[in-house]
Amino acid sequence: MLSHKARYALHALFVLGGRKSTDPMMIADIAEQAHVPHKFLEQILLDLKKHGLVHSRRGKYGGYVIGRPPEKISFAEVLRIIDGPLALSSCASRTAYRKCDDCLDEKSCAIRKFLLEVRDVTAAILENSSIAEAIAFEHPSKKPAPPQKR
Amino acid sequence: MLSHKARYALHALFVLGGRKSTDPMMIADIAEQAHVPHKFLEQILLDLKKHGLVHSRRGKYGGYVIGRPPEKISFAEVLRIIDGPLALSSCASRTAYRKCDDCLDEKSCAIRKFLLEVRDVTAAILENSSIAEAIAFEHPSKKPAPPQKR
DNA sequence: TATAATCTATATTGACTTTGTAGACATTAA
DNA sequence: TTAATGTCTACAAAGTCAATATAGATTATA
Repeated sequence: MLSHKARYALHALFVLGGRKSTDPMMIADIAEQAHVPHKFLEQILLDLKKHGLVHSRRGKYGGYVIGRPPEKISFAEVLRIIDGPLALSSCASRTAYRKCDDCLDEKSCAIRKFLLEVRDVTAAILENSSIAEAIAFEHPSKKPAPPQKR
Repeated sequence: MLSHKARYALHALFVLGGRKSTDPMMIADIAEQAHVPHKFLEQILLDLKKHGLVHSRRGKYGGYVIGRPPEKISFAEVLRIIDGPLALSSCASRTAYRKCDDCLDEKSCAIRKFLLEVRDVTAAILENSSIAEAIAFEHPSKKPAPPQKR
């Protein structure tokens, strides 16, 4: 299941990625526009910041800005940061592989075999789904913002 | 994430589906061969029985048998019974659709759009992955058991 | 430099889910 | 009738999720 936290992260990125201005945006405003509880969003933005998806400025007139062009941020990246590996089992993860505790013989494990297939097609889709594409889908009217307007 | 419970269910089905005999097999024996805690397996088998994946006989010399030829039992079916819908969000489920609580406009939700794609490719794989195929993969030597031997 | 605005960090909470365990009960074969 | 088995309900320990609380660090500006 996709966690609420991951949904919130995506919505926040939709908001930040859809802005024209390059001034920082306050957490409170992001929270309102993205419909995310303010204090919960603080944690989420810190996570995203740690991984470079957003940048922040502290102090008065501080806030958050998107860390990269929204075309360059994939759903997969966001989900990995917030919810962890995409695979349905750590033994089927390619970015965060870990052997199952009680696994007898990984090579012959049929469950792992099928979960690897699932993880690969899932990753293929989510790696190719960008924040920019999502914004365009949700607001067909909005033109994609030029990289450095103003 | 795939739950332990679902893993256990699959392993139990591998054991039951790989047997030659049509005599019932005791929970205790299934538990031992599938490496599943006995009392936990009881619950799991009851779930599977409710959905016809296994049959049981009570009383002395009772136990469980597979409910259908293992070729006719898919991973998807098992996972739906034990872990619920395959989709990463109920709004992206085709077998158990339910609107998100806080969804403003489902039609324009980009998250749902991508999750639907993921759910479709996931389901395609898991619907086509059978218990029989899994058994064959784990025990390449074993011939598939004839439908009604003895 | 004082101050208010803002992000940063950690701890806590309550609800829920997961992973089991315990024990009484019902059914069956011999 | 009895021993062996599945069935059912309740319970519990541990973990996770979603959110809140509180205190602290940093910064722009007057």
